[in-house]
Amino acid sequence: MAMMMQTNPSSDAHNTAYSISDLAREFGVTTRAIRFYEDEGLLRPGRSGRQRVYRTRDRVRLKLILRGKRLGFSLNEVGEIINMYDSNPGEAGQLRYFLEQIRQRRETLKQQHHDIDVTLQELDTIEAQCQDRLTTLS
Amino acid sequence: MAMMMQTNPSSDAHNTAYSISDLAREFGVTTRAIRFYEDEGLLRPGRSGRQRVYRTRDRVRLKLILRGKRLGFSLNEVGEIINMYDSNPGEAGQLRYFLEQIRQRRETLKQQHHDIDVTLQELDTIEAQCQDRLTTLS
DNA sequence: GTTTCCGTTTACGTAAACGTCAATTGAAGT
DNA sequence: ACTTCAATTGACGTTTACGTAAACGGAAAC
Repeated sequence: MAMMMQTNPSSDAHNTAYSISDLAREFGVTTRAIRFYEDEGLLRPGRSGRQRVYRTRDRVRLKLILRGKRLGFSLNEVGEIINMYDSNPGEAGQLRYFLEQIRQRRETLKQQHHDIDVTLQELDTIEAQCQDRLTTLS
Repeated sequence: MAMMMQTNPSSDAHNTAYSISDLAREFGVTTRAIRFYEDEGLLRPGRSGRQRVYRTRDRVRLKLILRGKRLGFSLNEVGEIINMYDSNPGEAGQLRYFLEQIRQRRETLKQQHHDIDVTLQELDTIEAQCQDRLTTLS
């Protein structure tokens, strides 16, 4: 389905259409998972009849979902995050709340960033010891 | 229990003893969780009668467990990781396998590191837009 | 026209990581 | 001795994130 879309009258060059299995293949997830994300309100693909039609916007959201997961966030948290990306808070109060959310995310991410640095250094140490013992054994 | 340990004959300055709730308080987890980690083979505290006695070694392991969790690893994965820290592989084959494990961990961590960088940049962008709109509204 | 593919919906199943509750048991203070 | 309080064991409950199976629909290939 990702191909043969030239007869679409409303195609503005950036709105390619994908089937559910197109995305499943591309990102290495099951179709079941993708439908599940929809059930959880993280995706809202269009429909052509009953078939789901994913466009660039949905593809980006899926990418964000998977990145959030890799970072250890729950789907609910991922939901909050990606809703930050395309929501448009109207009044000042909402904006401030929004900025606070961003600040918190940043804190979590920086903590993780630090955790990773520490762990990588420790891995270096362990690896060096292993290499030593390997050359000793030869 | 973390205090009043001066009458212990075998105290070599670095082997302070902690109760389960000492550690629970310090790291902000429940005692239930700590016992669960033990059930999963991630911790092996000593016993004084039936009471668990945690020492520096156990405290370090707990710290590693929690760091692993913050990085999104499952308890099983965390188990593999912290067993890397204090296991002593004897033969060359084990060492090579071991080094391969380290390499894989490093890959995962670098992926996450990159994910975080990208996300932080995107948060910067969003935050800037929000700040703009806030000043516009004033 | 009938296999052969997806794709969909509905529903139940499951593994991980604890939470919660109950019953019991020292250990410690008074 | 009595209370109190933390700790233990065991069992069942819960949430998250899907997997898996069943049963059906449409369209494309032969």
